[in-house]
Order: sequence, then structure tokens, then C-alpha cells
Amino acid sequence: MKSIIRILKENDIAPSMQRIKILEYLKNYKTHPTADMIYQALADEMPTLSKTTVYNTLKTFTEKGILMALSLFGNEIRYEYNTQPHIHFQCIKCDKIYDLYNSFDHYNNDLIDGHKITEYHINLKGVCKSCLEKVGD
Amino acid sequence: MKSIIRILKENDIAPSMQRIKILEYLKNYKTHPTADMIYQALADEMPTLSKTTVYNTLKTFTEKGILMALSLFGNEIRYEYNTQPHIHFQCIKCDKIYDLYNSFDHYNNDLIDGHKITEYHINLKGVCKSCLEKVGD
DNA sequence: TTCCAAATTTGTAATTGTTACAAATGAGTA
DNA sequence: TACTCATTTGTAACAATTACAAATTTGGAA
Repeated sequence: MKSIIRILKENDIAPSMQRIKILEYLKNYKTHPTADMIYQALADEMPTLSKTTVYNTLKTFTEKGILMALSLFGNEIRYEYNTQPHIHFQCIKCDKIYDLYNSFDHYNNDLIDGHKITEYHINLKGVCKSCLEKVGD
Repeated sequence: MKSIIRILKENDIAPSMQRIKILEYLKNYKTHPTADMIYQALADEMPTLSKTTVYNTLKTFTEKGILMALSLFGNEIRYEYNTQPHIHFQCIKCDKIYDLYNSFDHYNNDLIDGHKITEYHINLKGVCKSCLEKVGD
């Protein structure tokens, strides 16, 4: 497992404590958190952490391609550490987000109608297995 | 072409002037506008229009399935009048949104990993044909 | 080691998108 | 006409994000 500091250095980002903790959080907890969720999670451990730092850091990481910014549903931006290609499913009952690795269309570097595709997001919505079972009986 | 008023009545929505104008706008201008864009576009013609009315109306229409709410990129919600299945492409240079009708995966009523899919969004991102040509030379 | 410049972080305020809510308005009906 | 209910409006609240300048930290040069 590549160390957090090495990932930062490889992307020409100075490994400050704040940056290490934020990236570590996103690597460890694959919950697609918002900026605020990350702030809340780290605030205990780092009492002087500023929400602006979280926003700045997420922006930097996203620009470098370390993180992916997700606009799933509604008006909040969620973040995830970039691993293998996958798609997202969000349950309309419990709001939980699932990563799906089943087969799906890939669009990397495709040219569609003359437009160059550099990024794609497939977002599914419905009722998750767990919520279906609860309603079932 | 189905009349605006008929669409509203079929969905048990009283056809007020505000509702007619908002739906008409979305049917005529397929620009995937935000609530604010719709408000700005109609404010001249309807000086007493309230932004709250635009939000309320978009919410009603979306709940009835007349409109589709899109979370493409960033933290704004865009709306479109619901026609044939298609996917979206947004240019990272000019921000324009294109509807694409090329072949793509469909997920209607699929069951994936036990989750019931009721809605899906495929959002592509990249550089549009027009912007590619500008850079080209 | 000390000092300095640059990078990073912080806190506050501003901005943007959206929702809550109660008063005002409007439409249909007895 | 008067009444009731739906709709619209304006204001304020709220949430997510960004702008910005001051404070702090960092890494390297003297």
C-alpha cells in the first residue's frame, strides 16, 4: 500500500499534517464524504483545523487527479479516493452510496459526436438490497 | 405537440400562469437551466415572479415526473423536460451541456447486486467539438 | 543557528443555491 | 357576495462554497 506521503510527493504537493490527514481519511473510509463530513471527522483530532483548509485541500487533490469529485444527487459535492473504475448507486430510502464494479460502458478518451471524453460518471438511483428486505416483510 | 396546459392537467396540476410559463420555457429551451436561470429569463415578462415560485414549481414538476433534475457537475441542480432517454456531456472549457443519443447502457428496473434501479444518469465530461476546433488552430 | 521568503493555514465575511414560513393574492363555488 | 382553498410572494433562515487578508509554518540561504 502506497504511503500517503509518497502519493502527495508524487503529485508535487508538500505533505503537511492537514493534507496527510485528509487524504488518509479518504483512503481509509470509502464513504464518499462531503467536505463538511471530513471536517467533522477530523476536527476532534485537529482542533485548529479550518473548514477552508478542507475545501482548499480537496480542490488541490481533485485538480491533481488524486481525488474524484462526485455530483451524485442534490447540490452537495462528495469526494472519493480514485481507485479502479466503478459506478455509483445511491439508495433513495437510506441515502447510502454503493460502489458497483459490475460491467458497464467505459468512455475513456472516446470521441463522441466530435466531443473528446476525459471523464465519465454513471450514477444509479433506486432502493438498495437492505432497504428492499426491510420493506419486504 | 402536446399543449402545456394539457400536460399540467394530465398530472393534476392547476395550470396557473407561472406554471405554464415555466414549463413552456423548459419545453422550448433545452439548455438544462438552473432555477436561477429560469427566474432570470422570465423575470422581464413577469415582473412579480418570485424565485420561491420557481423553486416550488420545479419541485412539483420533478415529483410528478414532468421534469428531470440533473446533478451534472458542481453544486447546482439543472432541469430538463423529459423526452427520450439520453445522456449528458458537459464541456470543461465552455461549460455547455450537450444531449447525446448515441447507444449507451440502459438500467431501467435492473436489479444489480440486489439493488433495484429506478433511475440512472450517465454524465460525460471533456472538451466539446467546438472548443477542440478553436484550440486546434 | 538565524533569518527570510514562500507556502500553507486560519478565521471572517461574502456569495450562491435552496428551503421555511407566514402573509397576500387569486380562483372557483355555494 | 362571501368563503375556502390553492397558489404566489417576500423575507428570513439555512447550507455549501469561495474570497481574502492576516497569522502561522516551513524549508532553505546566509
